[in-house]
Amino acid sequence: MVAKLQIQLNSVLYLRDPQTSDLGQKIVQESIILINKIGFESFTFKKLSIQISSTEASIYRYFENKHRLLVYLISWYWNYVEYRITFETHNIFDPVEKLKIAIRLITRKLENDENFPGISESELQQIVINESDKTYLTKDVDKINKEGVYKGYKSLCETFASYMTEINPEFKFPRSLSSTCLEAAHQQVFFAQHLPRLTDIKKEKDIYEQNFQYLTTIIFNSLKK
Amino acid sequence: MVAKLQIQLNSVLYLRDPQTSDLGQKIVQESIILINKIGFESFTFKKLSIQISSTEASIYRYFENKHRLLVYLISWYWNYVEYRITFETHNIFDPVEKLKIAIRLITRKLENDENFPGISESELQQIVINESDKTYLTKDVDKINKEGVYKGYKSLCETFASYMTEINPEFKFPRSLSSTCLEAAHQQVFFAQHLPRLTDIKKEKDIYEQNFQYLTTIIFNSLKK
DNA sequence: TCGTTATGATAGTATTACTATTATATTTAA
DNA sequence: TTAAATATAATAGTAATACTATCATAACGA
Repeated sequence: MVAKLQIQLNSVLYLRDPQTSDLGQKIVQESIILINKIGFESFTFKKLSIQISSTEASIYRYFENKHRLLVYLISWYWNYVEYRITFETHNIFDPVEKLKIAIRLITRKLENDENFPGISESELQQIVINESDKTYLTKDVDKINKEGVYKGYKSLCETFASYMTEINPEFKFPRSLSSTCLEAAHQQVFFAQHLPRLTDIKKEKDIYEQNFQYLTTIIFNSLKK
Repeated sequence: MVAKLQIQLNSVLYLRDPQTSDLGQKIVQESIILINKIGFESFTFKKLSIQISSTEASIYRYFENKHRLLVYLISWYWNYVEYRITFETHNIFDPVEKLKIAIRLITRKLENDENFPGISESELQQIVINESDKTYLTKDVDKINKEGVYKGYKSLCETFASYMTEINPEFKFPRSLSSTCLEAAHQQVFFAQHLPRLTDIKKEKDIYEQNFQYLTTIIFNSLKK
Protein backbone atom coordinates (compact mmCIF):
# COMPACT_ATOMS: atom_id res chain seq x y z
CA MET A 1 0.00 0.00 0.00
CA VAL A 2 1.31 3.38 -0.98
CA ALA A 3 -1.33 5.89 0.02
CA LYS A 4 -1.21 6.99 3.64
CA LEU A 5 -4.35 6.38 5.58
CA GLN A 6 -5.72 8.35 8.45
CA ILE A 7 -8.75 7.86 10.63
CA GLN A 8 -10.47 11.23 10.53
CA LEU A 9 -12.12 11.95 13.83
CA ASN A 10 -14.80 14.39 14.86
CA SER A 11 -13.10 17.60 15.95
CA VAL A 12 -15.14 17.81 19.15
CA LEU A 13 -12.93 15.01 20.47
CA TYR A 14 -9.93 17.27 20.94
CA LEU A 15 -8.93 20.87 21.45
CA ARG A 16 -6.06 20.61 19.01
CA ASP A 17 -5.82 17.72 16.55
CA PRO A 18 -3.12 15.42 17.93
CA GLN A 19 -2.51 13.91 14.49
CA THR A 20 -1.05 17.19 13.24
CA SER A 21 2.05 17.44 15.43
CA ASP A 22 4.84 15.43 16.93
CA LEU A 23 3.78 16.21 20.46
CA GLY A 24 0.18 15.31 19.66
CA GLN A 25 1.16 11.93 18.27
CA LYS A 26 3.39 11.29 21.24
CA ILE A 27 0.53 12.09 23.62
CA VAL A 28 -1.71 9.56 21.89
CA GLN A 29 0.96 6.92 21.54
CA GLU A 30 2.22 7.08 25.09
CA SER A 31 -1.19 7.50 26.68
CA ILE A 32 -2.17 4.13 25.22
CA ILE A 33 0.83 2.53 26.86
CA LEU A 34 0.40 4.32 30.17
CA ILE A 35 -3.35 3.75 30.53
CA ASN A 36 -2.78 0.09 29.84
CA LYS A 37 -0.06 -0.06 32.41
CA ILE A 38 -1.61 1.74 35.37
CA GLY A 39 -5.33 1.83 34.52
CA PHE A 40 -7.45 4.83 33.65
CA GLU A 41 -8.19 5.84 37.25
CA SER A 42 -4.53 6.18 38.18
CA PHE A 43 -3.61 7.73 34.86
CA THR A 44 -2.96 11.50 35.05
CA PHE A 45 -1.72 14.13 32.62
CA LYS A 46 1.08 14.81 35.06
CA LYS A 47 2.35 11.24 34.82
CA LEU A 48 1.96 11.25 31.05
CA SER A 49 3.86 14.53 30.75
CA ILE A 50 6.80 13.02 32.61
CA GLN A 51 6.68 9.95 30.35
CA ILE A 52 6.92 12.08 27.21
CA SER A 53 9.22 14.72 28.73
CA SER A 54 6.71 17.47 28.26
CA THR A 55 4.43 19.36 30.61
CA GLU A 56 0.90 19.05 31.89
CA ALA A 57 -0.03 22.40 30.38
CA SER A 58 1.05 21.26 26.93
CA ILE A 59 -1.17 18.17 27.10
CA TYR A 60 -4.10 20.28 28.21
CA ARG A 61 -3.74 22.18 24.94
CA TYR A 62 -4.71 18.99 23.10
CA PHE A 63 -7.33 17.48 25.36
CA GLU A 64 -9.74 19.11 27.76
CA ASN A 65 -9.20 16.37 30.34
CA LYS A 66 -8.29 12.74 30.63
CA HIS A 67 -11.83 11.54 30.01
CA ARG A 68 -11.85 13.29 26.66
CA LEU A 69 -8.55 11.67 25.80
CA LEU A 70 -10.04 8.25 26.60
CA VAL A 71 -13.06 9.03 24.45
CA TYR A 72 -10.68 10.03 21.67
CA LEU A 73 -8.78 6.73 21.88
CA ILE A 74 -11.88 4.55 22.03
CA SER A 75 -13.45 6.52 19.24
CA TRP A 76 -10.37 6.02 17.12
CA TYR A 77 -10.68 2.30 17.77
CA TRP A 78 -14.32 1.99 16.70
CA ASN A 79 -13.68 4.07 13.61
CA TYR A 80 -10.78 1.79 12.78
CA VAL A 81 -12.95 -1.30 13.23
CA GLU A 82 -15.60 0.15 10.98
CA TYR A 83 -13.01 0.96 8.34
CA ARG A 84 -11.81 -2.63 8.51
CA ILE A 85 -15.34 -3.97 8.16
CA THR A 86 -16.00 -1.75 5.16
CA PHE A 87 -12.77 -2.93 3.62
CA GLU A 88 -13.22 -6.63 4.29
CA THR A 89 -16.86 -6.80 3.23
CA HIS A 90 -16.22 -4.94 0.01
CA ASN A 91 -17.71 -6.80 -2.95
CA ILE A 92 -19.47 -9.25 -0.68
CA PHE A 93 -23.23 -9.20 -0.98
CA ASP A 94 -24.52 -12.01 1.17
CA PRO A 95 -25.52 -10.37 4.47
CA VAL A 96 -24.78 -13.58 6.38
CA GLU A 97 -21.23 -13.48 5.06
CA LYS A 98 -20.90 -9.80 5.83
CA LEU A 99 -22.14 -10.26 9.37
CA LYS A 100 -19.74 -13.13 9.96
CA ILE A 101 -16.84 -11.00 8.77
CA ALA A 102 -17.95 -8.20 11.06
CA ILE A 103 -18.25 -10.52 14.05
CA ARG A 104 -14.84 -11.91 13.27
CA LEU A 105 -13.43 -8.38 13.28
CA ILE A 106 -14.83 -7.42 16.67
CA THR A 107 -13.72 -10.68 18.27
CA ARG A 108 -10.32 -11.06 16.66
CA LYS A 109 -7.11 -10.26 18.47
CA LEU A 110 -5.81 -7.22 16.65
CA GLU A 111 -2.31 -7.09 15.26
CA ASN A 112 -0.59 -3.75 14.88
CA ASP A 113 -1.55 -2.23 11.54
CA GLU A 114 1.31 -0.78 9.53
CA ASN A 115 -1.07 1.58 7.83
CA PHE A 116 -1.40 3.43 11.09
CA PRO A 117 2.01 3.80 12.66
CA GLY A 118 2.09 5.48 16.02
CA ILE A 119 -0.96 3.61 17.26
CA SER A 120 -0.59 0.23 18.83
CA GLU A 121 -3.86 -1.41 17.89
CA SER A 122 -3.21 -4.42 20.08
CA GLU A 123 -2.66 -2.30 23.18
CA LEU A 124 -5.59 -0.12 22.25
CA GLN A 125 -7.76 -3.21 22.07
CA GLN A 126 -6.85 -4.03 25.64
CA ILE A 127 -7.91 -0.52 26.67
CA VAL A 128 -11.23 -1.11 24.95
CA ILE A 129 -11.63 -4.28 27.00
CA ASN A 130 -10.75 -2.60 30.28
CA GLU A 131 -11.93 0.97 29.98
CA SER A 132 -14.26 1.59 27.06
CA ASP A 133 -17.49 1.57 29.03
CA LYS A 134 -16.19 4.48 31.06
CA THR A 135 -16.53 6.69 28.01
CA TYR A 136 -20.30 6.75 28.42
CA LEU A 137 -20.79 5.75 32.06
CA THR A 138 -20.47 9.32 33.23
CA LYS A 139 -22.88 11.90 34.58
CA ASP A 140 -22.47 14.09 31.51
CA VAL A 141 -23.24 11.52 28.81
CA ASP A 142 -26.10 13.62 27.58
CA LYS A 143 -24.02 16.74 27.29
CA ILE A 144 -21.14 15.17 25.44
CA ASN A 145 -23.43 12.97 23.40
CA LYS A 146 -25.03 16.13 22.01
CA GLU A 147 -21.61 17.19 20.81
CA GLY A 148 -21.49 14.05 18.67
CA VAL A 149 -18.76 12.31 20.60
CA TYR A 150 -20.22 8.80 20.21
CA LYS A 151 -20.89 8.95 16.47
CA GLY A 152 -18.33 6.29 15.62
CA TYR A 153 -19.77 3.72 17.97
CA LYS A 154 -23.33 4.41 16.89
CA SER A 155 -22.40 4.11 13.28
CA LEU A 156 -20.73 0.77 13.89
CA CYS A 157 -23.77 -0.42 15.78
CA GLU A 158 -25.97 0.59 12.86
CA THR A 159 -23.76 -1.28 10.42
CA PHE A 160 -24.31 -4.47 12.39
CA ALA A 161 -28.00 -3.76 12.71
CA SER A 162 -28.36 -3.23 8.97
CA TYR A 163 -26.85 -6.66 8.24
CA MET A 164 -29.25 -8.21 10.72
CA THR A 165 -32.23 -6.52 9.16
CA GLU A 166 -31.10 -7.70 5.74
CA ILE A 167 -30.98 -11.25 7.03
CA ASN A 168 -34.31 -11.11 8.81
CA PRO A 169 -36.42 -7.98 8.22
CA GLU A 170 -38.90 -9.13 10.84
CA PHE A 171 -36.41 -9.24 13.67
CA LYS A 172 -37.47 -6.64 16.19
CA PHE A 173 -34.23 -5.89 18.00
CA PRO A 174 -31.40 -5.36 15.53
CA ARG A 175 -29.87 -2.36 17.30
CA SER A 176 -30.21 -3.88 20.75
CA LEU A 177 -28.67 -7.13 19.64
CA SER A 178 -25.85 -5.22 17.95
CA SER A 179 -25.01 -3.12 20.98
CA THR A 180 -25.35 -6.11 23.28
CA CYS A 181 -22.90 -8.06 21.14
CA LEU A 182 -20.47 -5.20 20.68
CA GLU A 183 -20.39 -4.91 24.45
CA ALA A 184 -20.21 -8.65 24.98
CA ALA A 185 -17.30 -8.87 22.55
CA HIS A 186 -15.00 -7.13 25.02
CA GLN A 187 -16.88 -7.99 28.21
CA GLN A 188 -16.47 -11.72 27.71
CA VAL A 189 -12.76 -11.30 27.21
CA PHE A 190 -12.57 -9.28 30.41
CA PHE A 191 -14.50 -11.96 32.27
CA ALA A 192 -12.26 -14.70 30.87
CA GLN A 193 -9.24 -12.75 32.08
CA HIS A 194 -10.54 -11.75 35.51
CA LEU A 195 -13.89 -13.27 36.49
CA PRO A 196 -13.93 -16.70 34.85
CA ARG A 197 -17.09 -17.87 36.58
CA LEU A 198 -19.05 -15.34 34.55
CA THR A 199 -18.17 -16.91 31.23
CA ASP A 200 -17.70 -20.20 29.40
CA ILE A 201 -14.71 -18.85 27.56
CA LYS A 202 -11.54 -20.41 28.89
CA LYS A 203 -8.41 -18.36 28.80
CA GLU A 204 -6.30 -21.49 28.37
CA LYS A 205 -7.75 -22.00 24.90
CA ASP A 206 -8.03 -19.38 22.16
CA ILE A 207 -10.20 -16.70 23.76
CA TYR A 208 -10.89 -14.99 20.46
CA GLU A 209 -12.04 -18.09 18.62
CA GLN A 210 -14.35 -19.07 21.48
CA ASN A 211 -15.75 -15.57 21.61
CA PHE A 212 -16.43 -15.69 17.88
CA GLN A 213 -18.27 -19.00 18.31
CA TYR A 214 -20.30 -17.63 21.17
CA LEU A 215 -21.39 -14.46 19.40
CA THR A 216 -22.08 -16.26 16.15
CA THR A 217 -24.29 -18.73 18.00
CA ILE A 218 -26.43 -16.19 19.77
CA ILE A 219 -26.68 -13.76 16.87
CA PHE A 220 -27.69 -16.28 14.21
CA ASN A 221 -30.02 -18.15 16.53
CA SER A 222 -31.69 -14.90 17.50
CA LEU A 223 -32.14 -13.99 13.85
CA LYS A 224 -33.79 -17.27 12.88
CA LYS A 225 -37.33 -16.91 11.65
CA MET B 1 -44.97 -10.63 56.96
CA VAL B 2 -43.78 -10.62 60.51
CA ALA B 3 -40.23 -11.87 60.49
CA LYS B 4 -37.61 -9.25 59.75
CA LEU B 5 -35.46 -9.99 56.78
CA GLN B 6 -31.91 -8.96 56.18
CA ILE B 7 -29.60 -9.44 53.26
CA GLN B 8 -26.47 -10.87 54.83
CA LEU B 9 -23.41 -9.66 52.99
CA ASN B 10 -19.85 -10.91 52.89
CA SER B 11 -17.92 -9.12 55.61
CA VAL B 12 -15.08 -8.23 53.26
CA LEU B 13 -17.41 -5.61 51.82
CA TYR B 14 -17.09 -3.32 54.82
CA LEU B 15 -14.85 -2.44 57.73
CA ARG B 16 -17.73 -2.22 60.16
CA ASP B 17 -21.15 -3.65 59.29
CA PRO B 18 -23.35 -0.67 58.42
CA GLN B 19 -26.50 -2.65 59.19
CA THR B 20 -25.61 -2.70 62.90
CA SER B 21 -25.82 1.00 63.71
CA ASP B 22 -27.82 4.12 63.04
CA LEU B 23 -24.90 5.88 61.45
CA GLY B 24 -24.16 2.88 59.27
CA GLN B 25 -27.70 2.71 57.97
CA LYS B 26 -27.70 6.42 57.33
CA ILE B 27 -24.48 6.11 55.34
CA VAL B 28 -25.99 3.45 53.12
CA GLN B 29 -29.34 5.19 52.76
CA GLU B 30 -28.00 8.60 51.93
CA SER B 31 -25.16 7.38 49.74
CA ILE B 32 -27.75 5.82 47.43
CA ILE B 33 -29.49 9.16 47.11
CA LEU B 34 -26.29 11.16 46.70
CA ILE B 35 -24.63 8.86 44.16
CA ASN B 36 -27.79 8.95 42.12
CA LYS B 37 -27.91 12.68 42.28
CA ILE B 38 -24.34 13.65 41.43
CA GLY B 39 -22.85 10.47 39.94
CA PHE B 40 -20.19 8.21 41.39
CA GLU B 41 -17.23 10.24 40.10
CA SER B 42 -18.35 13.42 41.86
CA PHE B 43 -19.47 11.58 44.95
CA THR B 44 -17.11 11.98 47.93
CA PHE B 45 -17.19 10.95 51.58
CA LYS B 46 -16.83 14.63 52.43
CA LYS B 47 -20.05 15.50 50.62
CA LEU B 48 -21.82 12.50 52.12
CA SER B 49 -20.69 13.44 55.61
CA ILE B 50 -22.21 16.90 55.22
CA GLN B 51 -25.45 15.35 53.95
CA ILE B 52 -25.76 13.16 57.03
CA SER B 53 -24.31 15.71 59.47
CA SER B 54 -21.42 13.47 60.36
CA THR B 55 -17.75 13.49 59.48
CA GLU B 56 -15.51 11.99 56.83
CA ALA B 57 -13.54 10.11 59.44
CA SER B 58 -16.68 8.41 60.73
CA ILE B 59 -17.61 7.14 57.27
CA TYR B 60 -14.11 5.80 56.79
CA ARG B 61 -14.70 3.56 59.79
CA TYR B 62 -17.39 1.74 57.82
CA PHE B 63 -15.92 1.66 54.34
CA GLU B 64 -12.33 1.64 53.18
CA ASN B 65 -13.12 4.02 50.32
CA LYS B 66 -15.93 5.05 48.03
CA HIS B 67 -15.31 2.23 45.59
CA ARG B 68 -15.87 -0.30 48.35
CA LEU B 69 -19.08 1.44 49.29
CA LEU B 70 -20.25 1.16 45.67
CA VAL B 71 -19.35 -2.52 45.62
CA TYR B 72 -21.32 -2.94 48.84
CA LEU B 73 -24.43 -1.30 47.36
CA ILE B 74 -24.30 -3.21 44.08
CA SER B 75 -23.63 -6.41 45.94
CA TRP B 76 -26.63 -5.79 48.14
CA TYR B 77 -28.70 -5.34 45.01
CA TRP B 78 -27.65 -8.61 43.36
CA ASN B 79 -28.19 -10.51 46.58
CA TYR B 80 -31.62 -8.99 46.83
CA VAL B 81 -32.45 -10.00 43.24
CA GLU B 82 -31.31 -13.53 43.92
CA TYR B 83 -33.42 -13.69 47.07
CA ARG B 84 -36.42 -12.54 45.02
CA ILE B 85 -35.76 -15.16 42.35
CA THR B 86 -35.47 -17.90 44.96
CA PHE B 87 -38.70 -16.72 46.50
CA GLU B 88 -40.68 -16.36 43.28
CA THR B 89 -39.53 -19.63 41.72
CA HIS B 90 -40.28 -21.63 44.83
CA ASN B 91 -42.38 -24.68 44.02
CA ILE B 92 -41.99 -24.12 40.31
CA PHE B 93 -40.24 -26.93 38.53
CA ASP B 94 -40.41 -26.12 34.85
CA PRO B 95 -37.04 -24.52 33.99
CA VAL B 96 -38.62 -22.44 31.22
CA GLU B 97 -41.00 -20.96 33.75
CA LYS B 98 -38.23 -20.37 36.24
CA LEU B 99 -36.07 -18.65 33.65
CA LYS B 100 -38.93 -16.41 32.60
CA ILE B 101 -39.53 -15.40 36.19
CA ALA B 102 -35.86 -14.64 36.60
CA ILE B 103 -35.73 -12.56 33.41
CA ARG B 104 -38.79 -10.70 34.57
CA LEU B 105 -37.07 -9.93 37.84
CA ILE B 106 -33.93 -8.48 36.28
CA THR B 107 -35.87 -6.40 33.79
CA ARG B 108 -38.65 -5.19 36.05
CA LYS B 109 -38.74 -1.71 37.49
CA LEU B 110 -38.26 -2.28 41.20
CA GLU B 111 -40.63 -0.87 43.74
CA ASN B 112 -39.39 -0.15 47.23
CA ASP B 113 -39.63 -3.28 49.33
CA GLU B 114 -41.13 -2.84 52.77
CA ASN B 115 -39.21 -5.83 54.01
CA PHE B 116 -36.04 -3.80 53.71
CA PRO B 117 -36.66 -0.33 55.05
CA GLY B 118 -33.78 2.06 54.80
CA ILE B 119 -32.90 0.94 51.30
CA SER B 120 -34.59 2.51 48.33
CA GLU B 121 -34.60 -0.36 45.85
CA SER B 122 -35.82 1.83 43.04
CA GLU B 123 -33.01 4.35 43.45
CA LEU B 124 -30.54 1.53 43.91
CA GLN B 125 -31.68 0.06 40.60
CA GLN B 126 -30.81 3.33 38.90
CA ILE B 127 -27.34 3.13 40.42
CA VAL B 128 -26.99 -0.36 39.01
CA ILE B 129 -27.90 1.01 35.59
CA ASN B 130 -25.45 3.89 35.79
CA GLU B 131 -22.56 2.67 37.88
CA SER B 132 -22.52 -1.08 38.43
CA ASP B 133 -19.88 -1.88 35.81
CA LYS B 134 -17.45 0.33 37.70
CA THR B 135 -17.36 -2.23 40.49
CA TYR B 136 -15.21 -4.53 38.37
CA LEU B 137 -13.75 -2.18 35.76
CA THR B 138 -10.84 -1.31 37.98
CA LYS B 139 -7.16 -2.13 37.97
CA ASP B 140 -7.47 -4.17 41.14
CA VAL B 141 -10.28 -6.51 40.09
CA ASP B 142 -8.06 -9.49 40.65
CA LYS B 143 -7.08 -8.42 44.13
CA ILE B 144 -10.59 -7.70 45.35
CA ASN B 145 -12.02 -10.65 43.46
CA LYS B 146 -9.79 -12.90 45.55
CA GLU B 147 -11.40 -11.47 48.65
CA GLY B 148 -14.74 -12.78 47.40
CA VAL B 149 -16.29 -9.41 46.70
CA TYR B 150 -18.17 -10.50 43.58
CA LYS B 151 -19.69 -13.66 45.01
CA GLY B 152 -23.27 -12.39 44.82
CA TYR B 153 -23.10 -11.54 41.15
CA LYS B 154 -21.40 -14.80 40.27
CA SER B 155 -23.98 -16.76 42.15
CA LEU B 156 -26.81 -15.01 40.34
CA CYS B 157 -25.11 -15.68 37.04
CA GLU B 158 -24.86 -19.35 37.92
CA THR B 159 -28.52 -19.50 38.82
CA PHE B 160 -29.42 -18.26 35.35
CA ALA B 161 -26.91 -20.62 33.77
CA SER B 162 -28.34 -23.60 35.64
CA TYR B 163 -31.85 -22.92 34.30
CA MET B 164 -30.41 -22.69 30.79
CA THR B 165 -28.58 -25.96 31.14
CA GLU B 166 -31.75 -27.60 32.42
CA ILE B 167 -33.59 -26.39 29.34
CA ASN B 168 -30.89 -27.39 26.89
CA PRO B 169 -28.01 -29.44 28.30
CA GLU B 170 -26.17 -29.21 24.99
CA PHE B 171 -26.00 -25.45 24.95
CA LYS B 172 -22.35 -24.48 25.15
CA PHE B 173 -22.49 -20.99 26.59
CA PRO B 174 -24.85 -20.84 29.57
CA ARG B 175 -22.62 -18.68 31.74
CA SER B 176 -21.67 -16.34 28.92
CA LEU B 177 -25.26 -15.89 27.88
CA SER B 178 -26.24 -15.28 31.50
CA SER B 179 -23.63 -12.62 32.10
CA THR B 180 -24.30 -11.03 28.72
CA CYS B 181 -28.00 -10.81 29.56
CA LEU B 182 -27.47 -9.61 33.12
CA GLU B 183 -25.34 -6.84 31.69
CA ALA B 184 -27.71 -6.13 28.83
CA ALA B 185 -30.59 -5.86 31.30
CA HIS B 186 -29.23 -2.60 32.63
CA GLN B 187 -27.21 -1.54 29.60
CA GLN B 188 -30.25 -1.42 27.35
CA VAL B 189 -32.08 0.76 29.84
CA PHE B 190 -29.09 3.08 29.95
CA PHE B 191 -29.00 3.25 26.16
CA ALA B 192 -32.73 3.93 25.99
CA GLN B 193 -32.25 6.76 28.45
CA HIS B 194 -29.12 8.31 26.96
CA LEU B 195 -28.00 6.81 23.65
CA PRO B 196 -31.19 5.76 21.90
CA ARG B 197 -29.51 4.91 18.61
CA LEU B 198 -27.87 1.95 20.32
CA THR B 199 -31.13 0.22 21.13
CA ASP B 200 -34.59 -0.58 19.83
CA ILE B 201 -36.12 0.08 23.20
CA LYS B 202 -38.06 3.31 23.14
CA LYS B 203 -38.26 5.29 26.32
CA GLU B 204 -41.68 6.60 25.35
CA LYS B 205 -43.15 3.11 25.77
CA ASP B 206 -42.65 0.81 28.74
CA ILE B 207 -38.87 0.34 28.83
CA TYR B 208 -39.10 -2.62 31.19
CA GLU B 209 -41.62 -4.58 29.16
CA GLN B 210 -39.65 -4.06 25.95
CA ASN B 211 -36.48 -5.12 27.67
CA PHE B 212 -38.19 -8.27 28.91
CA GLN B 213 -39.33 -9.06 25.36
CA TYR B 214 -35.86 -8.46 24.01
CA LEU B 215 -34.07 -10.66 26.52
CA THR B 216 -36.68 -13.41 26.31
CA THR B 217 -36.31 -13.45 22.54
CA ILE B 218 -32.56 -13.78 22.45
CA ILE B 219 -32.29 -16.17 25.37
CA PHE B 220 -34.91 -18.67 24.23
CA ASN B 221 -33.82 -18.48 20.61
CA SER B 222 -30.24 -19.11 21.64
CA LEU B 223 -31.31 -22.10 23.69
CA LYS B 224 -33.26 -23.78 20.87
CA LYS B 225 -31.84 -27.09 19.83
C1' DT C 1 12.23 39.70 9.13
C1' DC C 2 8.10 40.22 11.48
C1' DG C 3 4.35 38.08 13.44
C1' DT C 4 2.09 34.01 14.66
C1' DT C 5 1.93 29.71 16.86
C1' DA C 6 3.70 25.80 19.67
C1' DT C 7 6.02 24.39 23.52
C1' DG C 8 8.28 24.60 27.98
C1' DA C 9 8.92 26.27 32.63
C1' DT C 10 7.00 27.64 36.58
C1' DA C 11 3.55 28.82 39.90
C1' DG C 12 -0.75 28.67 42.05
C1' DT C 13 -5.54 26.94 43.66
C1' DA C 14 -9.42 24.26 45.16
C1' DT C 15 -10.60 19.71 45.86
C1' DT C 16 -9.85 14.89 46.80
C1' DA C 17 -8.65 10.97 49.35
C1' DC C 18 -7.11 9.91 52.84
C1' DT C 19 -4.64 9.54 58.16
C1' DA C 20 -4.08 11.02 62.89
C1' DT C 21 -5.31 12.94 67.31
C1' DT C 22 -8.15 14.25 70.88
C1' DA C 23 -12.53 15.11 73.21
C1' DT C 24 -16.96 13.64 74.31
C1' DA C 25 -20.96 10.80 74.41
C1' DT C 26 -22.99 6.19 74.84
C1' DT C 27 -23.17 1.42 75.81
C1' DT C 28 -21.88 -2.67 78.37
C1' DA C 29 -20.10 -5.54 81.81
C1' DA C 30 -18.55 -6.36 86.61
C1' DT D 1 -23.19 2.11 90.04
C1' DT D 2 -19.15 2.74 88.25
C1' DA D 3 -15.36 1.73 85.32
C1' DA D 4 -14.03 0.38 80.99
C1' DA D 5 -14.76 -0.10 76.30
C1' DT D 6 -16.56 1.65 72.15
C1' DA D 7 -18.58 4.95 68.81
C1' DT D 8 -18.74 9.33 67.10
C1' DA D 9 -17.52 14.23 66.44
C1' DA D 10 -14.29 17.86 65.82
C1' DT D 11 -10.30 19.32 64.04
C1' DA D 12 -6.00 19.30 61.65
C1' DG D 13 -2.86 17.89 58.35
C1' DT D 14 -0.77 15.82 53.90
C1' DA D 15 0.22 14.34 49.28
C1' DA D 16 -1.84 14.05 45.03
C1' DT D 17 -5.16 15.51 41.54
C1' DA D 18 -7.23 18.39 38.17
C1' DC D 19 -6.91 22.00 36.62
C1' DT D 20 -5.67 27.57 35.21
C1' DA D 21 -2.53 31.33 34.38
C1' DT D 22 1.62 33.70 33.03
C1' DC D 23 5.74 34.33 30.68
C1' DA D 24 9.81 33.12 27.98
C1' DT D 25 11.54 31.10 24.08
C1' DA D 26 11.81 28.37 19.95
C1' DA D 27 10.24 27.35 15.33
C1' DC D 28 7.76 28.37 11.26
C1' DG D 29 5.61 30.80 7.41
C1' DA D 30 4.57 34.68 4.48
